Amino acid sequence: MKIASFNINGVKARLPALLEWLREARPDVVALQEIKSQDSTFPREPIEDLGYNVATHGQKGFNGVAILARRPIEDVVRGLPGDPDDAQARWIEATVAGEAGAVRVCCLYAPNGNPAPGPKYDYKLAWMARLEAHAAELLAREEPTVLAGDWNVIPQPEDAADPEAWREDALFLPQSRAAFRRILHQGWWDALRTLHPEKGLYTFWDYQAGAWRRDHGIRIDHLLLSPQAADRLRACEIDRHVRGGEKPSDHAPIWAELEI
DNA sequence: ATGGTTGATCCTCAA
Repeated sequence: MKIASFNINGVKARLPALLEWLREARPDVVALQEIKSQDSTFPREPIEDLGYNVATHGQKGFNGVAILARRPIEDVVRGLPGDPDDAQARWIEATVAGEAGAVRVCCLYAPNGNPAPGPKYDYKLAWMARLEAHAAELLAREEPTVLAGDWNVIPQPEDAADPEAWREDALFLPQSRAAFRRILHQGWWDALRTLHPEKGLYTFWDYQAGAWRRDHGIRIDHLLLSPQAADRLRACEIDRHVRGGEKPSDHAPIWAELEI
């Protein structure tokens, strides 16, 4: 089963690029972030025409997440547990069956947090703390589980082309990286780093200042695997070429092949 | 050091 994560930065503006990538990459499950769409205006039909079921958790204007899957999408949970007053659409999780078992796919869009310090950074850290609590519950189920999404965290200096440029950014501040590590150290496996120790692997290049042309990227989209999923990991890659396409998102897709 | 871009919307904000 090929499971992908892709921050598409607006599903309506990105529809041609999304459809082209779906046709080419043929993922079984996709976690989409920043759909910037309400559920009622999400362009379901052209995606369903390619053979995907669609589950959305959108809101007006910003944020918004969705799961696409060739097999049925079951037991859907919308919204990150832990704060019923949180109106931001940043979490959807569901179960998808494979040929040899099922996988729980959690699609997350963590808060950016800039400017830091400030209320947005406080919200980022509070959201990460809620994620930490829910991730522990998921791990305790001892099932194949994937935390797939835009984590808005650069885990290590080698995950940025120019780490010094990010030194005071919410994506790279010590507290942000510590929050990511606390979750990782519960027992999750960073799928990309499990198979690829090399430098220069990025998933995001800013639209500004020629970041793509100069390869000034960062790695902020991550697939974290429960041990039961990590045991079945066969491949993990970034579809970097998608960032160089027509009207691209500022993120590239990342995917893992699991023997499920 | 600064500036640079994109998307959705009610024209500025978020990234």
